[in-house]
Amino acid sequence: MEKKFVKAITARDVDFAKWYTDVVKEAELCDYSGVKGFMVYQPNGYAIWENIMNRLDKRFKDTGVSNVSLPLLIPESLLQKESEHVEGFAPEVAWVTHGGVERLEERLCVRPTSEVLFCDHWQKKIRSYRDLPKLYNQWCSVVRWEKTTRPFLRSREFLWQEGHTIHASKKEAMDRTLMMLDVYYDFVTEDLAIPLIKGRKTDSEKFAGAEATYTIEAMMHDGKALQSGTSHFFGDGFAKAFDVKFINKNNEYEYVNQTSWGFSTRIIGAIIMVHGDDSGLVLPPRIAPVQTMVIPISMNDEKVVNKANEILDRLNKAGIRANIDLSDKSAGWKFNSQELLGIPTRIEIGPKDLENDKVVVVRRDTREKVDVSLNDIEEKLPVILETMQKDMYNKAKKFLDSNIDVATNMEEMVKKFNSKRGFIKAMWCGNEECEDEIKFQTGGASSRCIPFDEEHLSDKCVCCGKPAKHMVIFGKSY
RNA sequence: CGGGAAAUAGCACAACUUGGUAGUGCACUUGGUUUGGGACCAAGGGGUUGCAGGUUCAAAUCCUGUUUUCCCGACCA
Repeated sequence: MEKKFVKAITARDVDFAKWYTDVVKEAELCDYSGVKGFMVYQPNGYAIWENIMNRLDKRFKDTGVSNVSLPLLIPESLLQKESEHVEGFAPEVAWVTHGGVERLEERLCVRPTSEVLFCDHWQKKIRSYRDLPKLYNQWCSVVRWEKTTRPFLRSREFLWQEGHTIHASKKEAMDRTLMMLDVYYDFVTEDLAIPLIKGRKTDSEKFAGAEATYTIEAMMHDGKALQSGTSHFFGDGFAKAFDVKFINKNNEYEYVNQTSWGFSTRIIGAIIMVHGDDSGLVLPPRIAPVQTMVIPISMNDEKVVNKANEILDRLNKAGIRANIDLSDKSAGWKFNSQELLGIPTRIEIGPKDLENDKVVVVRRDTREKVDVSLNDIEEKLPVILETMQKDMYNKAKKFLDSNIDVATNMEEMVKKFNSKRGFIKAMWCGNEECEDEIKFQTGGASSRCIPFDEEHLSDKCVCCGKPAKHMVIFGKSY
């Protein structure tokens, strides 16, 4: 059938960047505002974020975390207490200089992240080891004045959660750092069906002020990496700068050990770029705002419409997030629209189905059609959704695994980065100069992480040939 | 922040070179016929041409500035 009069989205493999913006716009996830890098989250996009918040928040609370809300603004003097932290963030913060018409005595920065605010609060509150640990989280937005912006992937204001904890011992803080990384890992792989590589950032890539940064890295369909969540171990660095200390059991002062961990709306970009296809978005069933769209085929057949409404009602009662398309568009239009929006399944019901007491269920990812008896719909649909969830993960996992290659020398590395998409794993000596050299020679590939499951590929650094310390995953990134 | 391109109805574009009261398709509204992969007929509504200056009798059109978007680099979740 010729697709006339209808604007199709750009094919994914023709122009990946254009495909991405087309999907964001056409699926009405978010829209631009009058200020660069500040987005309008439309209902379709925000509903995805709401589902992410709900499920992730529950996982946090299961580990004992409480939600709090801290101020939007940070006095300049407070931001400057931890030197590495200021250096890292000062170039990209927005400043408030006036209140009404009056110039402020001290300018205030719009939070780019809230470590200093938490420290300032705890410095006043913590007295004894009995006050520890504090396990806090906030859902909020932060502002970083980025030069280039793209919907979800890089905006100047973005929605996220930032968790901040303080502990009496280094070990407890480190355990918490890794625990939260696992929470992210489980959530993203299980609920978002996105396969990940878990690892530690090299010093040059770690968070400003952290002793160690851990990350989950995902691979987009164009082979580029997206850092999908980070968990930082601070040791007592911030505690010393902000004087956050407590009295231990031996009546001695000690500094607290601290962590922070963050996860942002950027992940919506990952969902689009990992699962999407030429017809648009494909949402993992667990976080899809609408899990199935009931589509009556003949709108002027009253029996069809009544039956469709009845099915909708039954599905909603069964706890399935279902919706119905009662518009007077043609059936083909409704199919295409459901696919563009990434709704995981649709239920087609027409006169032919009524005769046979069944419906047609179509999966978004494979377009596989199955007849389901009307009696079984509440039992069968959840099974189809869960199967789809797992299949989406497996498909993405296969893609990730088949797009990681190995390089043992620079020539090989450069050649591979220039000729194909994906990550390259290679041995590394531990020097930042080699990371810079690799970035330069490959046209932008950076170290994504030192994976937890390191392999021994060779004895020598891929770049300088000196003895290797670690295996590193390299990739171009968003 | 450098290099390039763009901004005209909700969307895609035309009119700009050569200044003279903004037009087409889709979408939208109303009525009717349709509906198993983007239906059709008829009637209708919608614009101070991104914003601000300038040149001119006259600016969507020429000039300057500015904002936003897209692509490529440097910086970052």
